[in-house]
Amino acid sequence: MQIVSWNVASVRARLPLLKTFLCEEKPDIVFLQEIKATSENFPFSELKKCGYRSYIHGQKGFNGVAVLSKKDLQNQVIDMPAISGDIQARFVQVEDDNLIYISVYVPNGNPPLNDLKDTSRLAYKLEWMQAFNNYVHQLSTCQKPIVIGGDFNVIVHDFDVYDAQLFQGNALILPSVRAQFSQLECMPLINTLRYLHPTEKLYSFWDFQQGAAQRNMGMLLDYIFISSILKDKLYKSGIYKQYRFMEKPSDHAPVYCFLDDF
DNA sequence: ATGGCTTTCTACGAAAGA
Repeated sequence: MQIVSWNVASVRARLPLLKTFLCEEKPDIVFLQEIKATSENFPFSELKKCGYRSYIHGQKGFNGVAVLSKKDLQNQVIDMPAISGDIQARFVQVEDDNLIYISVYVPNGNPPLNDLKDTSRLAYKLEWMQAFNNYVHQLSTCQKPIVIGGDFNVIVHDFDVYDAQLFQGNALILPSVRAQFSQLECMPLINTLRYLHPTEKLYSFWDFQQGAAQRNMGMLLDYIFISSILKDKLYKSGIYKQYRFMEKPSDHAPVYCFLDDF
């Protein structure tokens, strides 16, 4: 089976490219982030015509996540036990008989310092990641293996960005953020991209501005994790970079992995 | 990079993204 994670930066703006993608690559499961839509304006029926059911946690204008699936899924969980007062749609969970599927959109966290009007976005990011780690840790004690796809908004290694110096102090690269991210690997969950490509220079995001994609000024922010019990089923992973260069692209490319069928 | 792009919203500029 093929699993994909893609920050589409608006599911409505991306609908033509998303449909092309689904027809070309025929993934079984797709984790979407930044759908920027609610259930009122999410294109359920258009995606149904492509053969996919949609399970969404929507929000008007910003954020929003979804899981698309060729087969019916059950037990939709709309949010993890979140930090108090959190109203942002960054988590959705569904399952089938074999697996639990989670789509996440980790907060960006910039600017990293408090200013007078805004409580720190960095503090929110770190709190959110801690709550997510706690939830996944607790979930990993149950029998069913987990698959998590998302935009983690972390530059894990300095070689995961075109110029690490430029991003010193940025909320994507801070040691505290990297430390939260690395807890996922301790659960233990397998990072499907890095398990098969430990040192390869891979990017999943290129800014819309300044011809960043053409100049390959990118960074790696998107990953798919699987429970370690599934690791012998993992036989391929990578990034569909070409979708960043097609008409009306997202600033993220889809990341993928393939698992042996159950 | 103090977002030179893109998207959204009770829209016609501002906020957000990374």
